[in-house]
Parts: sequence; C-alpha cells; structure tokens
Amino acid sequence: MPKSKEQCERMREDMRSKILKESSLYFARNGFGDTKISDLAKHIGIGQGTIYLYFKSKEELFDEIRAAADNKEELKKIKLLKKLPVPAKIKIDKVSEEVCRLLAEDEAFCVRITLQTQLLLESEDMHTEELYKELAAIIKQGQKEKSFIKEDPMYLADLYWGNVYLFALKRLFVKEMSPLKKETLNRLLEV
Amino acid sequence: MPKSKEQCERMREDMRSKILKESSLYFARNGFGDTKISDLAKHIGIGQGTIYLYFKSKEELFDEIRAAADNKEELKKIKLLKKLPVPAKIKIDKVSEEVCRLLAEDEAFCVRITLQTQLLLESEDMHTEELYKELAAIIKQGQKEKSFIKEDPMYLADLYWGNVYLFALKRLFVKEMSPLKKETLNRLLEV
Amino acid sequence: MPKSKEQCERMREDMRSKILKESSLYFARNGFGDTKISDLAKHIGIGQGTIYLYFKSKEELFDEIRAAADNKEELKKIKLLKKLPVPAKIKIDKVSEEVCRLLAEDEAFCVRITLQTQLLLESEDMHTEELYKELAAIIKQGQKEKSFIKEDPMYLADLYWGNVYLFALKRLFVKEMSPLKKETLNRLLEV
Amino acid sequence: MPKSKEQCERMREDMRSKILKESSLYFARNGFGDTKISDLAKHIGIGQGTIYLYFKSKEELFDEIRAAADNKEELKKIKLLKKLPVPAKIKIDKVSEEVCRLLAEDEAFCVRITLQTQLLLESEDMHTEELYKELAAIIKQGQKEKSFIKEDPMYLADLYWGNVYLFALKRLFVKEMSPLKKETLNRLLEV
DNA sequence: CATGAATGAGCTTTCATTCAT
DNA sequence: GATGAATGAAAGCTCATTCAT
Repeated sequence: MPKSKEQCERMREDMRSKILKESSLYFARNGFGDTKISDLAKHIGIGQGTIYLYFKSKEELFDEIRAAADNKEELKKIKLLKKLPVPAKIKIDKVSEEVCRLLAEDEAFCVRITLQTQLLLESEDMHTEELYKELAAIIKQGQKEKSFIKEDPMYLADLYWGNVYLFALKRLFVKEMSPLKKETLNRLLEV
Repeated sequence: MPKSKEQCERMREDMRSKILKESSLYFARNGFGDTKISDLAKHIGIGQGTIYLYFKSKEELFDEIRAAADNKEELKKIKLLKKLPVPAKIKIDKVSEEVCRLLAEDEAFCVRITLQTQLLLESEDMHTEELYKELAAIIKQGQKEKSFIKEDPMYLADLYWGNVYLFALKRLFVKEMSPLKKETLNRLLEV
Repeated sequence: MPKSKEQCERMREDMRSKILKESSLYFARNGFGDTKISDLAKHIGIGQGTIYLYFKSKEELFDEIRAAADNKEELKKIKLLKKLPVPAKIKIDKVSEEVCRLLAEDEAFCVRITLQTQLLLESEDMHTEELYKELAAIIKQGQKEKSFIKEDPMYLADLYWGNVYLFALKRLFVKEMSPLKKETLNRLLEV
Repeated sequence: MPKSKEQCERMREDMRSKILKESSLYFARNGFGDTKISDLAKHIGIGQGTIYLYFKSKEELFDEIRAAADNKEELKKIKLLKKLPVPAKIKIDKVSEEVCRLLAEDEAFCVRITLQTQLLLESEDMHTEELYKELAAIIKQGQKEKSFIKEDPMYLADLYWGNVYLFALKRLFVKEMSPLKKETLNRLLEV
C-alpha cells in the first residue's frame, strides 16, 4: 500500500531535516575536514548512502548547513526591537536576555551561532553581516543616550557577538558549564 | 666531508623549529583535518618527506604543536605579578596591557592562545589550566578590594581568557581588524 | 532493502577468504616487500580499498596469511599415523605419498609449506614446530626397526621437510617441472 | 699529501668489495624489496650516499651481486673433476666434501648459492645452468657404472643442488644448526 | 671521498561517493 | 528508499636517490 503523496513528501522532509540538524552539530564541533561521512551516518543512525539521497555531496551538505545558519529569526526580532521607542539600554537588555535563554535552552542556536561566526571569520569581513549592523545601530542610539561607552559601535557589536559565539562554542564542547548571564553581555556596552 | 656535529645539530634544531612554527599557524587556522601535509610543505617551502624526518606522523606534529602552545612565558609573568604587593586592579591592567601588546605584535602568541583554547575546549575542563587558576586568584583579590564585580572568579577568568581567544582568532583570520584595547579586558572584571 | 544478515555475513567471509587465498600465492612468491597492494588488488580483481575493509594493513594481511599457513590438516594426519601399529617405513611411505600428491595437485599446500618454512627460518628454531617433532618421532621408531639410517632424528626430519619445501617452492615458480617422487623422500631416511 | 694512484685504486676496490660482500648477505636473507638502502648502509657502517659512489642504483647493486653469484670457482673444479678417469662415485664424494666444507666455513658461498638458486627459480629454467649440467654429466657416468640410481640425471642434479641450497639458506638464517654431511648428499644419488 | 639531510616518486591507507541488492 | 560493501581519487608516508658541505 503506497503512502500518500503528502505523507511521502513529509517523510523526505523529515529525514532531510534530521540530517541537517544532526550534521550541523558535528560540523560545528569538528569542522569540515575532521567530520567523516561514516561517523556522521553512524551518529545520525542511518546508512552512509542515505545522506547521498538527500544531498549531492559532503560539500553541498556543509554549504546548506552554513546557509541555514543565518539566524534569521533573531535578526528579525532585533530589527523589530530597533524601531521601538524605548531606550537602547532596554533594547540591549532584551536582546541579551533572549540570547542567554537561547544559549541555555537551544543547542541548535549554539550551532548556528558557531557556524555563522566561523563563516564570517573566513570571509574576513564580519561587518557586512546584518546581525552586526543592526546591533551597531542600537549601540549608536545607546551612545547618544549616554548609557553606552564611547567606542566604535562596530567594535562593540563585534565584541558583543564574539562573546555570544564564545559561550555557544563552550556549550557545544563542555558538558557542565556556567551559563552566560545577560549582565555580562550588557556590561560589555554600558558605561 | 660532512658538516661538524654542532653545525648539524643546530641545523636540525632550526628546521624542526621552522616546521613547528609554520605549521602551527596552519593548524590553528584550518584545524587538523583541513590541513594537508602537501600544502604545509609547500607553504614552508620544503619537501613533504622532510616533515617526516622530524615528526613521525601528521598527528605527532599536531600533538607537539599543541603541547608547545602552553604559554609558559605568560604564565610565569602572571605568577610573578600575583605575588606583588599591589592592588589587583593594577595587576590586571598590567596583564591586559601585555596581552593586548602580544595580540597586536606577536602572531605566534595568537596561534598559541588559539590552539591552547581549542585544546581546552576539547578536554572539557578549562578550569584545571594554570593560566585560568592564576588569573582567578588575582580576581579574587580584586573582589576583596571591591574593585572587581562580585561573580564566580572562575567564570570571570573564563570570560577574560575567552575574550583573549576571540581576538587571537580574529587576528589569525582577519587582515584589517581593530585591535583589542586593554580597557575592554579590564571592563570585564571591574565594577 | 539490504541483503539479509546471513547473506551479507557469507559474502564477507567469501571475500575475506578470496583475498587471503590469492594474496598468499603472491606473498609466497615475492615476499612482503616486493608485493604491492595495487598489484595484489589488480590480481584479485578488486579495488585497493576493499583489502582494507577486511585487513587493517598490509602487514596484518601478511601476518594472518602466515598464521593460516600452519598445515593443521597434515599435522593431524601424521599424528594419527604415528599411533598406528605399523612399521615406520610404511608410515613414512604414506606421508611421502600424501605429500607428493599435495605438491602435485594442491597449489595452496605449496604456498602454505613455503610460507611456513620461511617463517620457521626467520624464527631460527624449526625444531619446536610440531610437524618436525611428529616426523622425528616416526623416524625414531624406524631407526629402532633398523629400517632408517642412524642419524639425529631431528636432522632427518629437517632434511625431509626441507626437501618438501624445495619442491613446493619450485612448484610456485617453475611452470613445467618434474614432480617430486615419494621414493625420493623415502630414500632420505631409509638405509 | 695525495695517495699514490695504486693506493687510491686499491681503496676504491676494497670499499666496493666490502659493499658487495655485506650487501649480498642482506639481499640473500631479505630479498630485494625488503632490503632498505638505509639499513644496508648502517649494517656496512657507511653513509647511504657512499653506496651511490660505487653503484648507480639499488637495482644495479643487486644485479651485480647476482651476477657475481655464479660460483665460477666451484664450476671450474667440477669441470676438472668430470674429466678425471675415476669412478663417478668418487667424483661426487669429492664434490660433496667440498660443498659441505664451504657450507660450513664460507658464508659467502652460502650467499652465492642462495642468490643463484633464487635467480634460477625466477628464470624458470634451472637446467641451462652449467653447474646443473656438469653435475648431471657426472651422474650419468655413475648410472652407467651402476653406482647411482636410475632416474633422470637432471632431476637428480636438481635434487642435489636443491639440498645444497637448503642448507645454505639455513646457514644464513639459523645460528646454531647441524652442518650438512657429505653422506647426506651422496645418498641422494647412490643406489 | 664521504656524509646524511633533503627530496619526491611511488607506495600504503583513508574516505567521499557509488551501486547492487 | 535504505543500506553498507566496493571503489578509486587523494591523502599520508616511505625510501631510493641526490647534493651541499
């Protein structure tokens, strides 16, 4: 008895997501070269060949994972926040709170932040990244409001997201670790 | 007529150091799996076989590089500093100043910090590392003196060295980057 | 849908045996150093990588081949023969007959004898080998019966198996060769 | 002060001989593929490069060693012996005596016999070798004199030299071994 | 001449990818 | 679709050969 089209489609999508999700953790921890397809398959609990039913190559899988690591959701939230008529200090506090929550609860977020940051490092230009630009804008507002230190906003945005990356990375490697506190992030910017 | 024993010994030591030095940058940037011996040799400007005259395997070379990335010099300086009868704030300022100088001027230091931190991440226990313990001790002093924020000293030490790692890493990847300022490091701890 | 477990198991065992069998001839003729994995694979008619699915290294393959070259079957037969209440001359004749038959008909036997003898030569102590000890016991019996020459039984056993090795070796190298006659073997011992 | 032409020539010849002699033992034991130039040089007690001052390549060295392993001296003696007006049995006894003496006293002879036999095996035609033909001639004489068994003279010559090879080989590998007795060789042929 | 460090061709081994089942 | 054995291209590694000293 053949399954319905939708069921079938659904199953394919599920498997694809599963591979993407599990692989991304592996790639984030070990990098491209140290990740073997055989290990990956064993870790996911599928055959090696199965991966190739969903992705053309290891490289394509990796690229897709990186492409998916763009933290669109977070960017959207920050963009909304930016426009609100509240002090920058409050905005940043909201961002920090959300980020800390995600770092603590959402491993996928940690993976995304890790991969995205590594990609940016290799691209050698972090400042074109929207997440950085949006945060820099809020920081600029905060500087006008005299609640943030006088410093190149991009330097501070870099510092802020760098620290987020730092804790995301630790989360991926270290089992028992003290979680990042939003105050720590806020203090990077506040006077 | 062969070279003299000392000359020979000297040349061997030089070549060995050269390989270690040049390789470490490569490994720090690309990791183990993405570093090819052939590329490494080409980059150093020697034959592939030469590497194997000095190291038994790629793995041994990597291990030795990691073992050498222990920042003994910096540890020694911090240990001396710790014992001095001056406020912790001054001590940390000295450390920050030195670290920022090294980050800016000494690529080898950036490589060492990068490799050491990655090794610690994999070991899953950063807190046994002396550099962290020594810094935590100074932080504890600073907390007694009310100049540093109340927070687990190890959390703060972690944060401090994490930020050093962050900038070391950026330095290895990004050509044009704003250097880390000692105030940024100091602010991580100060009230 | 994958093959059934048993089918799979069976095929693996078949391939393993095939590699062992085909390789042993190669190693017996050319030795370890002059045998290339690429040649081996080509000769067997499989990919180079396949060998490594069944053996960890060239050395392990070689060792396993040597370990398998223990001529257990022949040893068992001789042990049975030894206990029979018949003259030693008859016993030796049976052994010689069997050995000559195997030399003529069974290339795998020639390979085993060759590899075993070479291994014994390297071990520098052939006399601990059971095949030698069992034959020496029969020879001793023959000497008591005055049908075999007076001579150190181990020297004679050595001589006997040495000649078997000689013809096994020739069989592996020389296409057209006169087969060993059982009388030739018998005459080594008889008065 | 430069040495005289002859002295110089002499020294070159000495070193060349030394290399040939020491290498031949190594090659006879290990074969071509398992003999490393580095091991060889270490064993001889000279630098690797030195070998290349006397031989163009490993292959040339090996070939020259094999070419020198022709046992010309022994062949000459047998040729002389063949022509003598004495019974074949006496002739063979002389040969056996000489061969046993050489096997016991002259390692170089063992090496030559080993290399020569291995070369013949690979050539797949032992019967063109003069040593075999000369011995076969004497055997034929002995058969006419009814002192040697009726059997293809070449088969017997093969057997005879095969046994010599056997003991030569053992001598190269086994430290403590019972020497070959001339009676053992004679008995291969006598009725 | 003699040396042994340096080289790279050619070997061994791995692993991304394919494919028969 | 799913599998994992088979493959061979590409990586790691060795060793015959060269060459500066």
